Amino acid sequence: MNSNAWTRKLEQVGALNPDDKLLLDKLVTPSWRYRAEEDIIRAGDTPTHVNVILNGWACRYKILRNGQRQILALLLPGDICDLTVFLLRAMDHTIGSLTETTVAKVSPEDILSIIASRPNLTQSLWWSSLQDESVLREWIVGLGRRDAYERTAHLLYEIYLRLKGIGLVDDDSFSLPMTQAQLSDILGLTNVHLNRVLQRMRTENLIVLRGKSMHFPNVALIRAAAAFDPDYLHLKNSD
Amino acid sequence: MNSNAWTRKLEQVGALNPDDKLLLDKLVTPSWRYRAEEDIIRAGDTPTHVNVILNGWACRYKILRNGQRQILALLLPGDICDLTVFLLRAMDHTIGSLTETTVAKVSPEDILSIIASRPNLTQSLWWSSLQDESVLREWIVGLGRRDAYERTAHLLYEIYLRLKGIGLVDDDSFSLPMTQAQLSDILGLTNVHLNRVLQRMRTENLIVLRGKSMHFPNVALIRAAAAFDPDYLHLKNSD
DNA sequence: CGGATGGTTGAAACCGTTCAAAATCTGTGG
DNA sequence: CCACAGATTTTGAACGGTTTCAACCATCCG
Repeated sequence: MNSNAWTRKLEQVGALNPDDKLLLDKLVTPSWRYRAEEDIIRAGDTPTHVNVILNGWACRYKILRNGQRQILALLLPGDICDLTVFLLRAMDHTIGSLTETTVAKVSPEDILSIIASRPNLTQSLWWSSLQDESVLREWIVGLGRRDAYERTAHLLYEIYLRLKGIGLVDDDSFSLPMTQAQLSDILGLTNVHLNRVLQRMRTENLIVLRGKSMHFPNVALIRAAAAFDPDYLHLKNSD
Repeated sequence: MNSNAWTRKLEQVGALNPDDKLLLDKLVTPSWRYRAEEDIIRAGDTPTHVNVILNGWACRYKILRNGQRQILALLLPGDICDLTVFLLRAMDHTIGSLTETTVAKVSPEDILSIIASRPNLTQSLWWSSLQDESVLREWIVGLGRRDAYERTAHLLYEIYLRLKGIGLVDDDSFSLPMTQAQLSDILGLTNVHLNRVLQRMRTENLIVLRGKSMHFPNVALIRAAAAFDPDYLHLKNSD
């Protein structure tokens, strides 16, 4: 774990050569810090950089007229907020931190020069962005066709696998630094109902959730409750 | 309307030069035909080509264990089924026709050679793919936070604008060649409930729907019912 | 200690589903 | 042009998952 999260994320698809790793290390310094629940880019802004999450959790989201929020993507360490945003005139959604967050700002030039001259690294970046889209699609399936219980289990298991991929799961335990209100903004539920779902999962021993720390006492159990098929994450070792 | 749908779609962001248009014309011949409800690429398949819809309506979808279907994207004429699918080992969802459909199959080489040598056309392709993603995100908002009525209005209005962009709307009327069951697979509703929503919209004179033909007697009305903000489509003339 | 934030609980209302049946439409062959 | 079968739309009634609203409890931190 002596590498940065971006490198760890990209190494999931294939080894990077030392040159590429050095380049990534260079690109992630300096880094910016955000407090919890701060906006990183707002809807309407013209993006000038590509953001890469190094530490902490962030998300894309939209706010509706009535004040409700829907989170569109969960951005974990190593996740890149869109390879090609800088092609857009204006953001149509906001990217904001959920917890305290460290972010690298990569210039369009650096991205384009990677694409032009580092096929290996480019492939990894493509993979990462195809995975993002794929997760988006799976969320649609969940919101459209899964009930609150299965949908919640599915999200928790997805988070578990994504964190595992970047080395942040230990003994089937991981830190879940979100409030229930934030989680329910992902799941399209009210925080009240999510609370009841989580409690049911506790009594069924699917999860052990104490404060911000989550543990799966029986991984197969929650996986089954989620009817989880990991294909959509396009991992190598499909857990 | 003497050009192919792909060209018409891409010309929405900026004029294409004659060379580019000729190239697109060349790439869309020959074309493949599919009957309604046929699969074009199945989940698990390794994609070898990029599909471009020329005529008819298609979609991405996933089938759940219990047999329910969720449609993940609506593919209208001019829509390209992922610029970069060929980078994937295996499709994690299926692309299938909804109606009778004509599709062009573009090789990875042709795509890569466009990217390498036609910056103008490449920009348009990027835009098209950013729009796709953006639509995906807006669907998440709808599924997560809009009720059946607003969600349905929103989808109908989106279809209206997307068809308008490729010249398929005439006098606020367009062909809606889907069954209510197919529509409800997009909206995450049962066909029964969607039927009731559509009837409410009829009595409110939001829509005039006879068979497969849809008309908006008062565009502002349905737009308001959808609380529609067209920014996410990244159009030039934001209707 | 006090105030803020996040988590938990209860009861009632509501939106959307479920299941089953009837009505309507579509296309095809006689 | 009619008859018929299959698909699609429509209707009704009961059920249930999720929301709503309001209150209460726990925890954290200055």
